[in-house]
Amino acid sequence: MIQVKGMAGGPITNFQTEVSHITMSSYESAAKIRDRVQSGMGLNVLARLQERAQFVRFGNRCAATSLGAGFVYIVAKGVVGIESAAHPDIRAVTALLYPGDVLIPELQALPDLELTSQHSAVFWKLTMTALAEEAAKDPQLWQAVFLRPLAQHARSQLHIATMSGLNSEERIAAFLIEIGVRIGMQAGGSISVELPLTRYGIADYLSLNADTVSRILSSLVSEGIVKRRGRFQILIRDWRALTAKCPLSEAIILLHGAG
Amino acid sequence: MIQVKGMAGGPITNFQTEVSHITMSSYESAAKIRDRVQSGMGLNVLARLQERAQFVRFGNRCAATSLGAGFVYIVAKGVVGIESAAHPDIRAVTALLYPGDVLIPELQALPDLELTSQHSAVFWKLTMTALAEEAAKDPQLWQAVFLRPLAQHARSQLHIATMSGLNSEERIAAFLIEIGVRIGMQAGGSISVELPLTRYGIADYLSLNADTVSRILSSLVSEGIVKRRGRFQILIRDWRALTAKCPLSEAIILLHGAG
DNA sequence: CGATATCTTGATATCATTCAAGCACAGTGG
DNA sequence: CCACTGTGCTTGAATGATATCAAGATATCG
Repeated sequence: MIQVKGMAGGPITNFQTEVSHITMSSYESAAKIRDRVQSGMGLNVLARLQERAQFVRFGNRCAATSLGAGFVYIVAKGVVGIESAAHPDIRAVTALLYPGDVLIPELQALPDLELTSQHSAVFWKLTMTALAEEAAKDPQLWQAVFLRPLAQHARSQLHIATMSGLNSEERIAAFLIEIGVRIGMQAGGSISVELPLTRYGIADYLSLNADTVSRILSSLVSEGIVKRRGRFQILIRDWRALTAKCPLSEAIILLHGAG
Repeated sequence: MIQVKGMAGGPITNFQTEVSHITMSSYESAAKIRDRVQSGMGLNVLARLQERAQFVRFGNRCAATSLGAGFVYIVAKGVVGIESAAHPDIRAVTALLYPGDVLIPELQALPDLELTSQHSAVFWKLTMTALAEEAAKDPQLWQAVFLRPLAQHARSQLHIATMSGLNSEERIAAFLIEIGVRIGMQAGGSISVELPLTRYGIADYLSLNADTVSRILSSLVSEGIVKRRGRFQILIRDWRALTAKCPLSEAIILLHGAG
């Protein structure tokens, strides 16, 4: 299920390499740290890890145990769901990983975790040794790798609040806002988004039934808020109306916006 | 709401100071790291932070914004709920913090967060500066502080799976197992637990209605699995039956057991 | 272009919430 | 010591939201 693409210098090099000016100081203000954690600083600083990384391409499903111990994975491309199948009947997607996100298989505490992605995703695979060496050389890198999981945690908290406090329509809106902000492309007043999950995946992520997901998407279509273009493409036509449907839209945009 | 107890040497000193032999090496096996993260290594290693820490005692409710920027808080005593009131009607407890857990207010991404605890809780409050200095001196300490949030994240993932996949009775069982493992005291075949939250708090933590919580606790009482002793004391009489009620009991015990 | 998987949508069932009434408990003052 | 009062807990009946089931439609891929 995993195909190794080869060491450094593979075909995947077009990262979003925005410039960001990060001063290194352990004593800098907390607000700065937060901004940095929440921003997408990941890949530009991480770029130097590329040389020590193995590129790993995922099909649509992969057991976390097969990732091996002693490695750290960093998402380079695609959107990956972390799916817990602790029980055969329980199929929860506990988080979505986006480019720059860090995955440490050892710290994924639940047994029988699987990674899922609709379209293929690419990871950098690093040994902890290599990561530690590089991190020792470059404090910025250290921060990028070690602060990122904290940002991911913050997103998990938000996701809990989403599932805990919102009804099914609000959750769907939350999901559309999240992926719209993350992977949406401006397309003439609308935002075009490639769905990173099937209906079942979306349902598992939002703790809903797949039929319910379908039903609500249909109602959003009939309201003219979104439009479907094929099975995996969605067009958000009325962003304002969409955000109005979700009480947590502000927080979602805040956390996912800069990443 | 916050009463400062004074600098180092306050009355709170009886930590669980089990000895643990932790070798410092950036290259140690991943399994070791996981074990350490999941274990309750926190307080013994953290003890030296005590000298740099301010002791802070919480009443039962406190806005996270009042914690101030630039500080790191470590739970010394008690159980603290992180409650998000992003919307007036949405009242979700996104996580419970136990002794040794780390709270970095800046990284709590949701606005209008509150900390709640039924009985008073004690934190160590450290400036990031002090923490960075101490961490630079002591690699073990560094690990204790920086790995702990990752363990907390793992618990959040489990909590998502719990809420996502379990019905109301299973969730209540999950909660009882969690606090039983965390703060339960052996009491002649039974396990005695002090509830760290009111019915409403439990409901918010499990994404249930307070009435439902009450109903299910009553049914557990009538099944003879638990027994009530006053309003905040609960006796788990049949641990085996309780764990049998929750499909995720194994995972819960694994994650909360050593902490 | 046909086979298969995925999605849609109605009817029905179920679970959890809501509402409302009554109860238990802790603290207070007689 | 006991009634009083407020708060939080309990529990039944009604409601509502979401899941389930089943049949049919549509997209995707070989």
